[in-house]
Amino acid sequence: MDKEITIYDIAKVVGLSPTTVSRALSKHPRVKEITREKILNTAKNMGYQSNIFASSLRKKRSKSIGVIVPKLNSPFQSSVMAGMEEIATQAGYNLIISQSTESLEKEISNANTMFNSRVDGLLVSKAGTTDNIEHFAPFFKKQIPVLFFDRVPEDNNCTGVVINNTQAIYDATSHLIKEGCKRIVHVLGNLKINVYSDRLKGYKYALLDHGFVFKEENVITNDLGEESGDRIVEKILKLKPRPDGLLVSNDTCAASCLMALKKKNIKIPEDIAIVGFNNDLISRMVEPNLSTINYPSYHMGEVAMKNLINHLDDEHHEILQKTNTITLRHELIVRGSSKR
Amino acid sequence: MDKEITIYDIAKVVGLSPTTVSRALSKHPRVKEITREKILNTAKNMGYQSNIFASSLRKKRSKSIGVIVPKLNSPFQSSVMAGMEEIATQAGYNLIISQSTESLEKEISNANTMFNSRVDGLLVSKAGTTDNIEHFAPFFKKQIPVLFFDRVPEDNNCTGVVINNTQAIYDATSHLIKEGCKRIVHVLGNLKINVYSDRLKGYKYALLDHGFVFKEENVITNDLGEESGDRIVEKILKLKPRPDGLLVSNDTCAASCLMALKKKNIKIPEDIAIVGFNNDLISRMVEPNLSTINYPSYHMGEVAMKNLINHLDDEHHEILQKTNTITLRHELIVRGSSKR
DNA sequence: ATGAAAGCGCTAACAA
DNA sequence: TTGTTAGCGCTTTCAT
Repeated sequence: MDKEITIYDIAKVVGLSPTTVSRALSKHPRVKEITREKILNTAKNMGYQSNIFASSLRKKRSKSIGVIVPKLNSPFQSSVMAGMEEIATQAGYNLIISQSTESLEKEISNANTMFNSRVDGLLVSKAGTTDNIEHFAPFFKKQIPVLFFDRVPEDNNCTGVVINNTQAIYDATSHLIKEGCKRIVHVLGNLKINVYSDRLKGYKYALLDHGFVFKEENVITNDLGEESGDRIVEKILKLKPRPDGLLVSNDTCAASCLMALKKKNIKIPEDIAIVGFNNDLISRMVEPNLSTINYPSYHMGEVAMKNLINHLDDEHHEILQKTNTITLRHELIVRGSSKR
Repeated sequence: MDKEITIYDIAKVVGLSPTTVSRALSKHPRVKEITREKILNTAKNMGYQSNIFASSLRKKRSKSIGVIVPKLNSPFQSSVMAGMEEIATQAGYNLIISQSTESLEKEISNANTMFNSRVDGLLVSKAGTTDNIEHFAPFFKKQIPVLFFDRVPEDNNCTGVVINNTQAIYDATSHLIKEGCKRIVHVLGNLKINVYSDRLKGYKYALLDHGFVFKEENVITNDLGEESGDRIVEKILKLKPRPDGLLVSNDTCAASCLMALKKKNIKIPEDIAIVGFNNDLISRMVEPNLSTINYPSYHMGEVAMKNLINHLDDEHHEILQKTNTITLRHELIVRGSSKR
């Protein structure tokens, strides 16, 4: 194992001090052009590799950003992460990623790991079971910025990047009503999550504004998984009169419902009109194509990361202090599953 | 900004040396039980946070592993990453993730970043345009293990985790032949990538073994994207006699082709039978359901990570030296799109 | 079982 | 423009 080359070695070779070498290497302006070039060349020739540990130790910054998501393997989350990676890499930050798999326990453990890894900032989308954010307290105490996206905590002083979930489902519900639906069932996830509780509000408001009565039995809570269609459809078909509109909080589950309904020979959209959520690939591949809400996932990743980095690079670290919520634009996309 | 608590502060409080504190904190055996407990308690009370930079600087290990994938937002890759995360977190390693977006240039830059971040090991799935692996030379020189998965380089001394792509497409082709297909078109990606060149072999071998003649015109190279169906179908329909079997190298593209064919009123599987690849969600949601090859993506992530970590934790770091290729089991899943 | 001392490689305050 | 010096906080001999 060969010895590591350090700035001392370079200093010796070029006959200058380690300080100057350090400065040249980090593009400090007060180094003569010629000196810098000589140092850079020598460094390259000697096979020098900067020691990031020493640098981080000294500068107290890791140049890395932590990301905690519920599930890595979801079309939505992976698209968000792609957006984040793009921006982070560009800005010279590393991305340290972990998943909570929807477990509070794991989220806590992930947060601790991130804290101990001394990430410069943290991006979080909450696990379903998370109903407090005490485990991020160490970050708050140390003024390490924590930015939430998509699934944000209720009582927060943190910045959140979201879409207007209430409005989105309001739009979708209104659309179904305009298409003539009289009884609309809303399928959504854990109501502890802002995303779903907000959507439920939008559903209620839209019913109200169009003179419909909200009924508890028209709301189905569910894991929204690929397998859930049959169970949901079974529930729906027990309702009398039979529902004629279905509002599902993600496209995977909506597609699953669509399949299950077709198996029962129920016509989409004539018998039951369906609207999904997210505008995932699958919404464009089932038949009929799924109406859905376009969720700008990649863009959300970019925006969240951009804001975090702007904050970190800002002299006074006050960008996020002044920002409460960033709301991105969503859009209802009407396709065959609800157009009649 | 409060001062950081160090082991020196703790040492002063408990009246012991920093050495002992360090030992207690890192579970060194030669510390009296009582001493350790006192130290651990004090550390907790004082709000001590270990400084990973100092530790890494001293130990020359980062306890982090780099991952470079072509695209973060692909069902296959994100599933692999979920598997990797699971194992890495469990073993106390951080995951630093970046994507090459299929560009060699970015892959090189990512590799450099990973190297400078001093990851303990690297997991790579190559970009489509990557035809050499010189940019990993610094890792090889420093004996930092690099493990490839799925898309592995041809001329390698590195360990690779793969499936038998040749056999998989051999199986799929044979299946189509048994179902009575006489003219099978194979759609695949960039042939520079082992994954696709191996599959092409499997296709050729299967034709040969069943007494068919391979024809260049039956092979279509493509980006396999969601939009590609129409273009591919157009090409297919120009072939005379019209093909009656279609072998597509991923499910997204296969689904897209299926949609395009149905638009042209071509019956699946009667007129053209289709087999996809990966067993993505979408294969279970289109109609008819897509026959496909089950690609154990999550498992591949687990296995790759497990082997890398075993190697790192092994006293002599020789586990991977002795391993050339790890091949996982694939499986042909026959569904409606090819059963006739 | 515990401690003293050295050093990992870098940066920044201060000096020249 | 360049250099001196002093740590950053930890681990690890080597000693006791």
